[in-house]
Amino acid sequence: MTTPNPKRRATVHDVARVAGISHATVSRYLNKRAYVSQASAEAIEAAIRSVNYTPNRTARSLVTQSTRAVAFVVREYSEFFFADSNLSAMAAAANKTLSAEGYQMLLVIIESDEAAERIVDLIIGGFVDGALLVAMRDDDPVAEAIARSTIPAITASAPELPVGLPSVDTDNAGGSRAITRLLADSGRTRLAEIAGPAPMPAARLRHDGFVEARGAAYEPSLSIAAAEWSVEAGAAAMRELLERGEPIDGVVAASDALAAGAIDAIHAAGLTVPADIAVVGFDDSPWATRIRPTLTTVRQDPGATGRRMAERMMAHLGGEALDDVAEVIPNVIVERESTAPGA
Amino acid sequence: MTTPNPKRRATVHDVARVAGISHATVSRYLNKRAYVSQASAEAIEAAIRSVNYTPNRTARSLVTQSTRAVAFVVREYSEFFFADSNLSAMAAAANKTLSAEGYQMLLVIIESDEAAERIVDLIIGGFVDGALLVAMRDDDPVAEAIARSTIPAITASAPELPVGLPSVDTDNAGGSRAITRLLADSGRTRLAEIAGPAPMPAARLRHDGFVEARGAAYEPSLSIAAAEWSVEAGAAAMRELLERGEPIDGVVAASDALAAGAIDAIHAAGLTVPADIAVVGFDDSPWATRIRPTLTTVRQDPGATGRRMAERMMAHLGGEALDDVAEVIPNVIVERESTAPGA
DNA sequence: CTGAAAGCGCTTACAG
DNA sequence: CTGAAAGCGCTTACAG
Repeated sequence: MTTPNPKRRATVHDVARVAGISHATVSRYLNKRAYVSQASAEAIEAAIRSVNYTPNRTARSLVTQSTRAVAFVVREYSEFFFADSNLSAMAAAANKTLSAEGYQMLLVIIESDEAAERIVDLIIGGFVDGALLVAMRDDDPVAEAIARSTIPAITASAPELPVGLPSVDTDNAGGSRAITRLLADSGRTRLAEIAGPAPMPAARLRHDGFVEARGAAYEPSLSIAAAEWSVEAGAAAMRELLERGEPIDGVVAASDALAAGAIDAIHAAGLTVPADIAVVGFDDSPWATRIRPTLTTVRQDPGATGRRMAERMMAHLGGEALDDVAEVIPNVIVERESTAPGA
Repeated sequence: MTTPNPKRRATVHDVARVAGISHATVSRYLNKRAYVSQASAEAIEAAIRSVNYTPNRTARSLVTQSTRAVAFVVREYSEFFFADSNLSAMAAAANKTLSAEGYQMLLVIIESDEAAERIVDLIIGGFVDGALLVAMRDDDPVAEAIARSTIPAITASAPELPVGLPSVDTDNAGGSRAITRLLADSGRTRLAEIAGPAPMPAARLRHDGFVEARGAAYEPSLSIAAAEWSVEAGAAAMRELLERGEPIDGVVAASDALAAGAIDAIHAAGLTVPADIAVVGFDDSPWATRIRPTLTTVRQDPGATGRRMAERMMAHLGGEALDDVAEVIPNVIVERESTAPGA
């Protein structure tokens, strides 16, 4: 029915010709920038309808140097992104916030190196006015290229980059510190840590929080980094910890999935949670209430994170300077069975 | 740190000046369209680095009349979209398919009427080369405006519109017909229907399938349309059906959530599923295995739907005609406890 | 209130 | 292999 290049689209010139006035006046009318006589306005309206005119956004963007669109870039496989309620809640909040101000959010999911390059070209090529970066790894080439460009960008969780980038994130270090102390305050003294995979900001910060909370009690031999953010990796890490033979009565896992794996491994070893070993996670994901015992964890506020990223971007696009500050969103501990005292 | 309009970005002219050649040659080199001498190539490369040049996509798009980007437009609240595994699997599959061919998918979630207008302006304004439309209602102004425009669009589930639109969708009518027959073949004779809310293509087609399967046995008094696609609406519909006093031994619900509500209402009425009344759903969503009894339902193939939408769009963008055909993706019935015989 | 003109940053025949 | 020129479809001072 439709063919690739049907008939030529009407332009502002067609409208002008039909309306019998200059295309400059048509443009002014369209943008409500200056007053246009009633007669001209009517002629323009009629002409627009008659030629079925619709403005070309690309041409407009070229001269105005703005698209009123902001990219929300997810550096993660789509399956993982859609399954991660924290990430999708961030996207949802950013979408609402940007939308309310008339900006269009464009969600982009990077699943390959080619896609990464393509998106960088698009973004630094001015296809959007700004970018919100999510799930970037440390030293991420996407984050780095965008940080070096002139287009404004804000990241959730600041990756370690040669260049700086403003960020908004849940208080990873603080949450980890607080939940580690919760365990210590309940009388547990031999606390192990299952950290997240190394090259991610959240893993790094949560580890920092654990180390800070332990202070002099920190023992490197009780810390291990999981290979990835999965249940299986959590179980494998826990098995290794157990095999080291050192007494353990508490585990601080860097995510709920990791904690779920740890609990599996503890049970498999014939021990009980929380009687023998208490376990805590991070994220308050659906895992937290689905597993047994239910998990004590850190609940983030992804909506606030997404909203703040969008708000800061819009303030900047509105003319304010974009400070390279790492904004931290508070989180709270949710206590459940996995740390129940005397259970 | 960064200010809204820092320094002017380098253009192809800057590169040309520094390299000591014309900007036309720079452009040719960048696009690998024609051979450029080794000497020029090196001068250009050096100049690009020295002025930190990155091509302006908007300017390029204006002349090439193409962006190599395709919008995936979701007409649904983000919370609902992210919670619907069928919709997100479609998006994931489309993203991978488009990406593999070098196209960039831009996911857009419409949550307000203003957003709807804005997106229509963007799309028909040529901001993207094509659009994939998802979760459109019948008579949707977004679908209609895009259908009337010159930019190619494909929709999942064809909404009832004055204009046609090519579509790819799971076999709604066929799936509903098949699962209705499954119930009938198991000996159930008094089949009620909880249809989806009226103004959506899927609701319409699933209803058609039910009516077809029942044939002469179809009784309008045993059919009711839910107010929305929710568990609560399903329960309310079932209560009303029960109150009508007619005997019922089977229920065909237009979605798993509706079926879950129906089961709640049946239990609340002191009856048993499937002993007294068998219940079937549609979608094979997480609900299907989470409720008791587990639900017999129709499993879609959302990955195939998303992939086919993307493939057809790319074939069209590659030069083929876009036929206004409604492509149907087969689905399968998954039998579980809610229709178990003699349970 | 409105027109003529310049320009946004590219690409692409057209000659050479 | 390369340059000059035209043009993609708009917006916006600048005059009037």
